[in-house]
Amino acid sequence: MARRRDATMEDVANHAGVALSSVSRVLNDHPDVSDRMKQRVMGAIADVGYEPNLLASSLRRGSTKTIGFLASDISNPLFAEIALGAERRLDEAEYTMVLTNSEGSGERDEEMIRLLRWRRTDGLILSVSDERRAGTLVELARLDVPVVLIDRDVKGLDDASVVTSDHARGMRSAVDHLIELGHTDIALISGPRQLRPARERLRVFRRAFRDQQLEPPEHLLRIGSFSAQSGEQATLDLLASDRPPTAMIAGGNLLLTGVLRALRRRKLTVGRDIALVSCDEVPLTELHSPPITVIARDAVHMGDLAAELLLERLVGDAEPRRAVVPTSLIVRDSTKKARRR
Amino acid sequence: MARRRDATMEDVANHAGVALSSVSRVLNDHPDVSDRMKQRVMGAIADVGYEPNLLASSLRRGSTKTIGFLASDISNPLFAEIALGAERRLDEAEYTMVLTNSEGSGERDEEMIRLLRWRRTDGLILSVSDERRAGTLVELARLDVPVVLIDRDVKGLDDASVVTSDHARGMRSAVDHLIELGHTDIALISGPRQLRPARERLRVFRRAFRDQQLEPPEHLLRIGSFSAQSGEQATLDLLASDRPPTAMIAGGNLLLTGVLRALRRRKLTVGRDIALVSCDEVPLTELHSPPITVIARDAVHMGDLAAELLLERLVGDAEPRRAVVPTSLIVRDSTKKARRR
DNA sequence: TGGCTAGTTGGAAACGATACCAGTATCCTC
DNA sequence: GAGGATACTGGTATCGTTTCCAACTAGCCA
Repeated sequence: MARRRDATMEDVANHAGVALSSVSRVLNDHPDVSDRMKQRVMGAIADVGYEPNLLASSLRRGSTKTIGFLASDISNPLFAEIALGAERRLDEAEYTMVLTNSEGSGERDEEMIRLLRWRRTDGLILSVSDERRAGTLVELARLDVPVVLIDRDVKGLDDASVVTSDHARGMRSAVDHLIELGHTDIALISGPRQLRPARERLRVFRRAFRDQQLEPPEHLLRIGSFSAQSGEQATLDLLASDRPPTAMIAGGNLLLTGVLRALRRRKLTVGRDIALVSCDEVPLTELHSPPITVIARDAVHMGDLAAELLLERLVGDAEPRRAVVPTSLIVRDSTKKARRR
Repeated sequence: MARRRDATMEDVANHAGVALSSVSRVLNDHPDVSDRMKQRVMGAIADVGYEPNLLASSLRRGSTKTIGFLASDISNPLFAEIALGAERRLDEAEYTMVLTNSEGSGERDEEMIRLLRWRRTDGLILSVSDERRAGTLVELARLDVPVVLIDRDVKGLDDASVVTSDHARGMRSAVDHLIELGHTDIALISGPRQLRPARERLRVFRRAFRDQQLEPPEHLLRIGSFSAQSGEQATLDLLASDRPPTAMIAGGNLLLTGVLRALRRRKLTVGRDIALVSCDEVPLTELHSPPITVIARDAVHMGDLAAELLLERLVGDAEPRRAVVPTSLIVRDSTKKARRR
């Protein structure tokens, strides 16, 4: 089906016997076009099989109607949902979303941001892999378009909108819940400090203990990556220690699968031998036996909100602002009375 | 940080006191450039803070170095993995992937294909929501760039490469396995016939029975959408029927969560009260109690392969071809001896 | 020394659209 | 019927690149 050359507006104009600019006006439905002109041009468009070239249009217009989305791990269902929410919202506003992935690498963060800049996307939604990296900040500073961060705090970047989730509240209620059940040897398995969610969870985890006049169990903290493998290793490690935990908090859905694998290998039963809380709802948390207590939040909504904040600035020319998505503790059978020791 | 106007190659040329075309040659490292020229231009680029405009470049060059990916449901972890595989591969070859989503709507299939065409992507990887839709075929026919279909058969589209998975083999061994365990009342819960995977599974499901001189249990077929809700409804429906199944096959990971919800509601235990097989490995299948027998395939590899087939045609100028990804049955505790009736 | 080639460079025409500025025709209004 | 506003249309510069072609320089050989 290869045609020799795509028809252009000029071809349309020639075929219709009108000026190029008139074709443009018709296509952008400019107020000053007669019905007759509209008819002729539309006819010619159909005749020659014209299709707009959005590249040329964007170049001239200075706007691509495209938004870049950078996720730190696209295969994580959490990000898939955020992306879904964002895409839906952007699509409504006639924007196309370019989804890219840094796979946990700060270096790729930089490359992707640069690439999106060069492609002249009209705005960016970012969930970078490393908030602290200097190079990333440099790339961001060169940016000339609105930015929305998702659950990230990049210091030095003051003119970005931010969507965060209320990790503090969620983690707080999780720890309180466990303490109330009689647990004090609570392990926290979480991701790297370069990322806000991990930092927040850790901060509040410790604080929750202190507020109850308890010493945070530093020996039960395991800070690694957000991967399943990291979760599995950390759990095995904890279980092999002198004083293993009676409860665990997994800081993400990938970590959770690692934790569960490890528990299964050690033949421990969740809810009976050890209490378990996870972060972010996935099918597994609900359908596990026993069902797993979880700190939940609405990921699709986060994406939607991110797109919203971006559009505010793009269309409405509003100021950057912060939005917080609530979290809530869903208590299930994985957290019960602590075993007597 | 808003600069008045981005620096262009012309600014670089002026600053360096050379011609615009020389700057271009340096940037595209053309063979005929002296070292001295290279130095001067590079210096000027740094001085004025020049950054390439990929829009203008693409327009002139006639290639965007961009590939469109259309998924029928991006929030499905299966597609997330396929996208991941494809993106990795494309990224190596310096292509950017634009990920879009038709959310199960054939109408959006059309719109998205049209949009990608207008944006002049160099190639497309498609997993459309409806293979049979006439409008989609029209949009595809207008396309002038290589296309790879993922697990879809669009008849009338002869010049596309295709990556499929060997559903036949997987389904065949699943049914054989269940029959061998003594099951004959086997239910199949699957997606719409517009999609190849569903069609293939159904075809082979029936055939497997006939090959064993058995009548396929038509009353236990439930063909709906691929959603969790559809799976739940179908299961409840089956369980309420005169002669409920002793085994079930769920044709996808979303369907599976629906099936499990329904079974839980009816207080049935997987593996004891009813045998269960699912399609596509997810954390839930492995970590469920009991673990769920599954027809598995390597989704990341499928994406990788799709990108590969596309690059073959883009870079290597090869002919379209078909590739098949194997499936394998992983037997777990969810399929055991049939209960005596 | 003349002429030829190879290595570099500059100039200008595309690529396919949009938007500004004029120009013409039409219609009121007094 | 003159004047001016209004509705439409055409021509052309421009967006930021790449690419083709011509021109210039230097080196080399006869």
